[in-house]
Order: sequence, then structure tokens, then C-alpha cells
Amino acid sequence: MHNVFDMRAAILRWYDDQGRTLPWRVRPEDRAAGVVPEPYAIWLSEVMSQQTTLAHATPYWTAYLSTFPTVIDLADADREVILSMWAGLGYYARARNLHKCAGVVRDEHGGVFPTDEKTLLTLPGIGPYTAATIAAICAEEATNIVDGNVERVISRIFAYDDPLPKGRKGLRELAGTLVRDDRPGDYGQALMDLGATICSPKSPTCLICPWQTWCVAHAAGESVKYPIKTKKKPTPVRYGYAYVLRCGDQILVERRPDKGLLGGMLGVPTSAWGEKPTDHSAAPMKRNWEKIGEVVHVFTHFELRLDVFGAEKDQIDDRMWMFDPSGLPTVFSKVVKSAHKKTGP
DNA sequence: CAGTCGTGGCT
DNA sequence: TAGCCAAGACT
Repeated sequence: MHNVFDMRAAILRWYDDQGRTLPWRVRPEDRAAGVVPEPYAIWLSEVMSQQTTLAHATPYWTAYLSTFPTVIDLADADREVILSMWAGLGYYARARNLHKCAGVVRDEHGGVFPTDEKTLLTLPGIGPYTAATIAAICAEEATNIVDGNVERVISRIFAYDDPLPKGRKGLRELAGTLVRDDRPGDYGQALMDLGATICSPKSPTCLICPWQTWCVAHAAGESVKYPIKTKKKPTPVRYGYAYVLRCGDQILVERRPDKGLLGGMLGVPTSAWGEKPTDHSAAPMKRNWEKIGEVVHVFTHFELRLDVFGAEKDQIDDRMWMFDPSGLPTVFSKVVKSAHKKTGP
């Protein structure tokens, strides 16, 4: 039923023809001409792309590669610079691990970025997905690349009925049955491309899918039903106060602790998050604090609502969140209410 | 191993 | 619009 040889031939043909390019990708024709993917650049792109849209990650990739041309440059760089350049990308543990990883490559691997899956798995910030992908792309190792895209494609092809995340292990094993030695790097990227373009979550275009003839879900007219997932509970709400202390065009910021939310990043002082405070004991200094706005920020597992305090004439705007390369705190992602200015478009 | 980690775009 | 989702890793 699922002829692996034919399936791989079909998706690789589709990949060769569709010509999708990414800034860090070496196309098959260039690969054939002798161009070899640079492991450092691939690693950067994969880490930045974890749980992040490629459109969002790409400018960061360009900036990092330009500022730190080699892994040695990155390892030798100041941590604060690396962190500040990550501002806005999210999941900041990735930035801390990025620097850590570069240091390990410099100190324990002679500055040469590893390309075998086993070694890659030992590095900070590199898990099963990233290790498999770097090894496949850079060393043509026949690894089992499984990301969100692949989960969706494979679950549909096999009409996999076990709900995620519990069924993740079984789904991964299913994906593994399609792994072969032939062009592992291109195959992995083709599979992810397929999930990102044709086999989309809500409206897959099955009619032009290279795997249509093998897709059990499509045959049953149930493509969008997969992957089946268990419902997640609603995100709770936490409250707190934030303090915008201005002096000229400067704003007081603090370096947040390394562990936990927004770890290592700059931020305006806030109270603890939980029940809404009833006083200003968490304020950075004594002052006649006046509420100048409200802010909502939705994190992965809770929603944060902050009352923002400052001086009367202070304002908050839509581009003001907690970090900024210059050291200025800037923006809360969504200003619900501002005491002095417009609340949005 | 279930919880902890951002942020923006899409429907 | 309220939820879903994104080239996941770590504890």
C-alpha cells in the first residue's frame, strides 16, 4: 500500500520541481554542483526556526550571520549582545543555549561544528529534531526528521488515530519507516515543505499533492481531521503592576534572572505576577505613581495583564515591550488602554 | 513526563 | 474573535 520507494521518488521529484528557496537552503542543483551547506549557518536557522515562523526568523538569521560570520565569532561574543539581538524572537532560552553551544563547539570540538546526529544531540539547545535535521542536510545522514509539519503529513498519510501529544512516539516510528539512505537532506526538507505548503492544517490542497495516491486520510475525505490532538485547557490569567520610570528619553530597566520567563532579558520593573497587587511596594522608587495604561501579553501557558504606572505625562504605545538592543525597554505587545493617547488603529 | 518556555499570523 | 499553529528543547 505505502510503497516507500515510489513515495520517496514522488516527493523528491516534487521537491526538485517546486524550486522553493530559503536563505540558508542549498538547492539540489547547487548541491550537485558541489555546494556544501555550512553547518553553522544551518544550525542557526534551525534553532531560530524552532516553534517560530520562517518569516519571523529570517531577518534574525541574516543579522546573526552578518554580525557573527563563524561559530568562533559567536562563541567569543558578549552574551548580552547575543541576547539583545534575540529580542522579539521569543523562547529566550534558545539564545542562552546558542551562546553555550558555540562555546562548546569552540572549546571541545576545535571550532568545527559537528554534523553527526549523535554528537549534535549532546550540544545545548539541540534536541531530536535539530540534530536529525543538521545531520541530514549537512552530512547526508539518514535520520528521522520529525517536526510539526512532518507530524501532520505522516498522520494523514497513515490516518494515525492516536491523539497527540501522547501518540507522538508512535507517530515518530511511523515516520521512521519512510527513512532511507537516498538524499536524506532533500527528503527531510521536502517533507517539511510539503507540510508547510500543500498539506496545511486547515485547507490542504490534496489535489496537487505528490502523495495523494498514498494518503489514507484523503481517501476517506478526512485530511483536516489529522493530526488528532487532545484538547488543551484554557490559559489562566495573571495580574500585576509594571513601572515606567523615565528620565529624559531614558527608561529604567532591570536584567531579569537567568532562569524562568524572559530569562536574561531586560525589562521594566514589575510586581510579582499573580493576584493583582494592592500597593506599590514593588516599585523601583518612591514616587507619586499614576496609572498610565493597561497591557495584555499572551504567553504560552498564561495571559498577563499589567497595569502600567508612570508619571502623568508618560505614555505607553504599541511598540513598547521589555527589551531593546540599546537597553531601552520597549513595548507591551498589546496596549489595551492608554490614559493619554490612542489605543490603536 | 507534563509543565515551562514568546510572539505573530491566520482563520 | 478566540483559538490554533509554527522546521521544539529542557526539566
